Amino acid sequence: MPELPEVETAARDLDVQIRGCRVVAVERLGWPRMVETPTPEAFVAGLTGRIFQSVGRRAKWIVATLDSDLTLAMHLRMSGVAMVVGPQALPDAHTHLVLRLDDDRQLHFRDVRKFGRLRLLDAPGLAALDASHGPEPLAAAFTPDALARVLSGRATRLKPLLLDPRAIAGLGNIYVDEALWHAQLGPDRRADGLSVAEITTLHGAIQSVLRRAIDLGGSTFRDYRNGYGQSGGNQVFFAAYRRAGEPCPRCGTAIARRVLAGRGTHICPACQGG
DNA sequence: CATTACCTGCAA
DNA sequence: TTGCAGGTAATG
Repeated sequence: MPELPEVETAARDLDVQIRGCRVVAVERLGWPRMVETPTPEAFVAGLTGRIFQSVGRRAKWIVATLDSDLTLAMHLRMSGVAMVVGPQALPDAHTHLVLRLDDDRQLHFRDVRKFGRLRLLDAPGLAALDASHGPEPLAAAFTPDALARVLSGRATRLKPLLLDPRAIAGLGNIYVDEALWHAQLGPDRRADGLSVAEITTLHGAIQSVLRRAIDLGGSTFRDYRNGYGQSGGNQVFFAAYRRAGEPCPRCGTAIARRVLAGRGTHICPACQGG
């Protein structure tokens, strides 16, 4: 699914629905390899009986704070969906985690591709998760100067760096392509080769693209669903992403697609050359 | 740096 | 049947 706007939307939806609820049972852990830490057995035992205090987001992780100083961290990777469903809802074959809540509703984690990941963390584990990621692009501290620090001294190309969660949190293939289109920057520019003006423009493009997507509940072209199981609405605003062959909204030239950093990459060859 | 691995399903 | 998909860590 999901990049920052989708994970943010899902986390907000879950917060509204499960804050204060107790996990009375882990009714299914159908793909134990999803659990990165601790062992699957300890994960189930540790989660049972816990109460959700709040749900938030760090990078592309849904971070659910529990009592007893524990945190349930869920990463949706490519196709994961975390949602709350009613008491009678039946998990399908792709639903790998089912938590029964004390009001009889259920938290389902469904993931067709099984790339999703789960962690049950103590305080040091949560700190390590935080420390392993770059700055949050919508945080107050993320100024153009902060972006300059991300880019400085990096000989790598722009797109691979922006996709690297250790460099900057929350961006993925959609929003990197969109931000670069808005900023009129080519994805293979050297990261440390941008002018101050270009950095400022890129900073604004990253923030505006993410903010609009959050306002519209994320982007859905296939799998993504929010915490209620509903699609997002931002995909109609894609300028470049998955629009190969369509006219660039800025200059009318056909959007081109090529592979960069192992990912489909969409650019306007005319007005995004820089 | 690019490529591969992890998985499944869908469209070309 | 092939290629591709919203991620990330681990390889050459």
